[in-house]
Amino acid sequence: MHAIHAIRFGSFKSYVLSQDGRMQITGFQIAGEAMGLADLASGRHTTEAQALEPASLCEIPLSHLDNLNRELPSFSRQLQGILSSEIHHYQSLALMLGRKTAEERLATFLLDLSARYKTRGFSPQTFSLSMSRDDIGTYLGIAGETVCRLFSRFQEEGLIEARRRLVHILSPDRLRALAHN
Amino acid sequence: MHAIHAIRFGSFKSYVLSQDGRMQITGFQIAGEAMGLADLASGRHTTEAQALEPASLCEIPLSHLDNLNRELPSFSRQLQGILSSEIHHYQSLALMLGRKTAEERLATFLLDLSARYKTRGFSPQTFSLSMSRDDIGTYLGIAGETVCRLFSRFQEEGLIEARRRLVHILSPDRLRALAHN
DNA sequence: CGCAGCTTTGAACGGAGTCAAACTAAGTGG
DNA sequence: CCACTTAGTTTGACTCCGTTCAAAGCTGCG
Repeated sequence: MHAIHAIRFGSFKSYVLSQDGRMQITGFQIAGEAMGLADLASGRHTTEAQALEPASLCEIPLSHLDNLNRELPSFSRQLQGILSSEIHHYQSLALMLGRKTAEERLATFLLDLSARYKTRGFSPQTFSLSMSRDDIGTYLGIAGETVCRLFSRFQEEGLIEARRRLVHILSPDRLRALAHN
Repeated sequence: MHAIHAIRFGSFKSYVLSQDGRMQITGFQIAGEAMGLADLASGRHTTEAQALEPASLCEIPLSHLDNLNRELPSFSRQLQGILSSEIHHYQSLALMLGRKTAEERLATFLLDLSARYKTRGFSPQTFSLSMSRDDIGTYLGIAGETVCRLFSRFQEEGLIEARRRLVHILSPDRLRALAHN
């Protein structure tokens, strides 16, 4: 490992693998977010990432990090903030993977995505998923088939409208009620 | 939130709660380790911790952190390293909670503990758990009863010897084979 | 057109949860 | 020192959510 990366445009899935090849996706990153932070300490990349669409990266060599730390104390705090919020993300993920039902997981996931698109200036109701059903399952700790079934059920119940990757959130409130955040 | 904490002696369980009160234990900390790092960014404590035995804490006010960052660049890197390895821990946890069977989880947990005791100079084969079966389950994302059953099974199969909190690891190798790390 | 990769849906199975009861072990107070 | 309480552990029986395996349906692309 010699650098961390920031996304200029495009989106990625980050994941870890067990010895026998099982995958756990740890997050989906979009433009402006960082990747590879988990490995600052060890100096080895244990996380991998894969682009979900054409994308562009900005490489930040470790040596630059040291320089910035030395010369710009506000940078230190900022980086620590990014690391800290990453930890926060993982805490939510752990709560989800350890204690939530499949239904709660997908509801939470859709609301998270929605909120994220909103802060980026996109519509929080209508958006296009950049990842497959299988990817969603691999992130939520459930099978891709279960994700499909839930999409269908949410649709039957009038919570969302989904046609392949295109998602339309009809009732954020009822979705929030399902999520039990 | 006004400070983070380091453990002087004793041990803790850290956890997060869902709205409806479900608990996910995110880790067990022992002397020399830090707590509260997840909340540096938000400035609010979303993590809670509870002592598992008589313990003593060292409080580190946030203002001190800023001073240290300003005056001691090596401290910045060190703190970033701690944060980064915390992220690394959560990645393993996510892999465990998302993709492993109950059996694999407990085997992994016992080996982790064993390794941790070893680095602290204690016996890696024989140690006393500071947490209950329920706590272990709440950490591993399984029911306390399942933990009990697995303890019994591991014992029947000659992998460990456990009498209440006292654990003796008989066959680390076979345990490692079960863990599938 | 036809292939390849998603997505969707069905049927059957199984691992772990839940509920409940019995069994320690360690205090606590009379 | 013993009866009593309390918290944790262990085990059993039953249930159910989500997985697995399989087949069929879409969509887009070469």
